[in-house]
Amino acid sequence: MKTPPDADEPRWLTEDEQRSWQAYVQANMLLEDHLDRQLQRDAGMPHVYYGLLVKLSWAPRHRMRMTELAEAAKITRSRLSHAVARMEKDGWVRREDCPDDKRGQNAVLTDKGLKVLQDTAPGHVTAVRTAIFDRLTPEQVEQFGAVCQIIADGLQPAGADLPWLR
Amino acid sequence: MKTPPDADEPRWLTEDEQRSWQAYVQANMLLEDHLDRQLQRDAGMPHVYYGLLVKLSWAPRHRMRMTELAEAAKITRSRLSHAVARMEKDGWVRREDCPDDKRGQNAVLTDKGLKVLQDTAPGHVTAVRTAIFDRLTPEQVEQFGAVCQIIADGLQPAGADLPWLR
DNA sequence: ACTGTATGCTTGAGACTTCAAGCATCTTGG
DNA sequence: CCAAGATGCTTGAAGTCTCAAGCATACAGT
Repeated sequence: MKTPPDADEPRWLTEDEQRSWQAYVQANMLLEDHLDRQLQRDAGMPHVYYGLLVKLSWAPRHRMRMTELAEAAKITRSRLSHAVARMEKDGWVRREDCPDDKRGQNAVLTDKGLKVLQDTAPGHVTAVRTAIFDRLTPEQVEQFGAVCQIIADGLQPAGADLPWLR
Repeated sequence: MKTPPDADEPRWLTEDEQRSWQAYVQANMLLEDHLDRQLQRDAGMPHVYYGLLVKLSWAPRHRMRMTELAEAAKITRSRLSHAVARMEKDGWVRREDCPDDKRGQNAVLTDKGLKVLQDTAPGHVTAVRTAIFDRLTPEQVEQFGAVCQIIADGLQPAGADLPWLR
């Protein structure tokens, strides 16, 4: 007799899935480590902090609400609070009361922060490029991006920030 | 006149590369967070620790040299030392002197550790599956794995553990 | 055998993250 | 207007990770 489907038993990963999963976990560890080390050495900040400065530099008037920034960077508010506190000490970012909402805070990129970012960016993109994009064909870049987008979309409820659509 | 190639200026990312990179960073943040939370809630351990237990469970006699385990998991020896110390407190892992090399230590998976792993595995694979593999076609699984493997290979010098081949 | 160096692993301090709790302000429904 | 709940953000403590330094053992050359 065949083993009947068991509701308690999950569907394990196939061999292909296992292989892909292990490859991802490894790539991830090595990559995070590599980039963190590079940025820590050259700029004295972890990779996440660099990402925050980038988001701010993209924002109009170089400022964003804390919650907005946290959501954009996919980190918790708490983590952001600590991060901003740290970067405020370095003078890279400044906090500013929000005029509309007395509870709110804006994180503002300072001139010094912008300069750090500009000085750091070339080394960082080079690291990213040599670690990843110089090794991939354009098709692979596209495939990789598509898969990552699917994963990301799956993990943030559609319209999590648009509750009126749900 | 056209801007001449500038040696100091790095090759920035193309738009496609940017998009893929951002997608990756986001997917990564969300995924790490998701899995860490799931494992922390259901088993009281972060994702990395789970990976260590898995590697040990795969090893002959459920034991590995510390350095070997660290390399397999792509983490530093230091990080592993701390991790094992923590899991030793929980009774999931035991340290054992290495007979051949008096400097060496073996990390050994205990019965309790194995049980924790067995109890935790179903929930974990389900989380991985629903977050990733249930959303991808077989081709995408293969493509994703291939790209990750390329990245991983690029970051660990070929034959880093086989110095006589270099 | 002996010195110098490499290897295996650990340690402590400081940096970062998480988690739960907290304060202040805003908003909604009487 | 007011109470009750929602939202925005911060805080402190505990857990984890990094980095540099350290100890002990192994190995290589003389």
